[in-house]
Amino acid sequence: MGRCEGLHAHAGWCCKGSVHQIGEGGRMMMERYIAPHVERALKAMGVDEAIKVHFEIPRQEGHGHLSTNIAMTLAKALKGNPRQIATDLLQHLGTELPLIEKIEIAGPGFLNITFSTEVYHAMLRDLALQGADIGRSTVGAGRTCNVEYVSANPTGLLHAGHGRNCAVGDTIANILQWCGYDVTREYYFNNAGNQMNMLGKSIYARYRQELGDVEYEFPENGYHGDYPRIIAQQIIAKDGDAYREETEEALTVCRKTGEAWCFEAIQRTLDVLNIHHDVFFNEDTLYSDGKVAQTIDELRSKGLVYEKDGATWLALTQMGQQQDKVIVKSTGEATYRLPDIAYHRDKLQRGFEMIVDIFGADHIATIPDVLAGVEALGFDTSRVKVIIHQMVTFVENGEVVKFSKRSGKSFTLDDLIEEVGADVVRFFFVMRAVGTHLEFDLGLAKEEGEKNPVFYLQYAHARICSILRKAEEQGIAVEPTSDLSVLVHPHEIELITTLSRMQLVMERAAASLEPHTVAEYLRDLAATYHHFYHDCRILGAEPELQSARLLLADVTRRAMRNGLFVLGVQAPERM
RNA sequence: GCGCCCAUAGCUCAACUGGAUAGAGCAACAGCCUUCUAAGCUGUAGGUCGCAGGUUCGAGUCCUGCUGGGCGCGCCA
Repeated sequence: MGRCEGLHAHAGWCCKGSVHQIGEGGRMMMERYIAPHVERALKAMGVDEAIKVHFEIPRQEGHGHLSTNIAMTLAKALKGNPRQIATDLLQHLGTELPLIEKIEIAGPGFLNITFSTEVYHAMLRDLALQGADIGRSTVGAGRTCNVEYVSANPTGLLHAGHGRNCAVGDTIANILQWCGYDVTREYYFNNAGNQMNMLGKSIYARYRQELGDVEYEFPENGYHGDYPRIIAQQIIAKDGDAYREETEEALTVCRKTGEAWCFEAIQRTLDVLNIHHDVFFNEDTLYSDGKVAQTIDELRSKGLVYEKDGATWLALTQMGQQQDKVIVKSTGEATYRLPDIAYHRDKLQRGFEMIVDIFGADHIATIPDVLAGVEALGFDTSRVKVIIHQMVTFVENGEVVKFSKRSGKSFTLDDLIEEVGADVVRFFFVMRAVGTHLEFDLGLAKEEGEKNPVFYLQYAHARICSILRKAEEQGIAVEPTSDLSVLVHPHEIELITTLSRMQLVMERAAASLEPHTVAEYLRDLAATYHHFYHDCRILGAEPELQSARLLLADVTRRAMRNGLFVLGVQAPERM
């Protein structure tokens, strides 16, 4: 994250007093402006040049636009009290700094920097000139990244709880792409192994039952719900009673047909959520391409594999794990661990600089094993970022809604989308930090009104669009060259400040892989716009003011649209 | 028993990764539409940041130990 690097790279840069030369929005711009001065002053005081100056935006109003704690961090080295150091620093800084209104010492020794309002006009100009790219970043340019998410087995429909994985994964992919990364969206398709066989058996049982064998036993751990029967009916429609005899072929047909059916159903659901993967990686190709065999051979050659009780074990205890685990059952089938290691080995071999895995908390135990496995194979696992989101609780009218799979009445993601809409689904699942348990309030989600946070954002966007339509009707155009010096109202300044933060918010979200920060930011942006809207009339104001405010509103519209785009939520022009 | 996650206003959650007086939204109360969308805005009230220590100029944030909740700990995935 280039905050300090960037600052140092420009340490020798000399300010000529015109902010237009900086050409970069927001905090970075203010920081780049002031940092060289602070460093020069520190140098004059004899402070080690390697020291990094940290700036931050004070959360308290009245503490200036930018503040630094440098005096406090230097207190120890200089053996002085922070306020005295701050005073010295201030003297070395001098009073001849253009664009700066004042610098104050506050609290234990903060330096609070207040810029003159023309800085804001320059920032808004920059943002306006960015056009459709407002909030975009290039920090990830030239870097490849693979984001794996959803990855639900094709043994049924996505259930409502899958929604969090879908929304978190896709939003993280969007954020990274927004910041310039070359992103591959991947779905690991678990179409080998036991679960698929069980699906085949479940469908076959329904097939036989549909053909009149009412006594035919449904497998004990079979998949309930309507769909195995529906798939069975499709097989009957196509091939009639051709599989009345229970053969390998019959089960294979059921399994294959079921897989295809589930795959289609899952894709339809994802499509509604505006989620489109680039790669569907089939687990069975790991076997057919010999990658599973290669993986186990490599592990074996490193002495990490042994046989016991007729099974093949991975010596995880030699890799710092708590216990060894079976990777090939005595039946000859692999456990999920082996193909998982082979899959990650494959992703690493494909050369991605960063690999992001999105998992639910229920898979937490598998991760250390897989990472230990690929690390033993000689890969750098620091390239793998594992995002573990906590579970979701659905709540309605203050009561937890319980869904039981056994009852067959499961709550599918399709059901959820139908009830509250795709936009709300996407937003609700990313609006909380991934590490916290998410309470999904169905009542609030269904509410198409003021309480619903999604509408709050969309409403701000629609409101701006409405003004722009009216302006257009009146022949008033948005002019990127409008004189912005007329913007002095606190809410105008506040809005510009918030807008200029957007790029940094996106970069931080990309660095921390925390999508909720984008949702938080947009709520803040919407609120700031509503404040501005309420107090600063646009149409009908003095011509210069009208023009400047119209531009400000238009920049806000684009920022909001971009932000909603990153969240995968629609930005309606009318509501 | 072991591992990981969580605990902040009545409820759901933030807190710029160690900073200043911990912030929003719901819910409660009181206001604002003859003017660009009231799906909005303004104000009031609401806190021992689970508990106890520790680290330092400074801790909701870091370390340790508790307590309470979640998810795991399979020759299922």
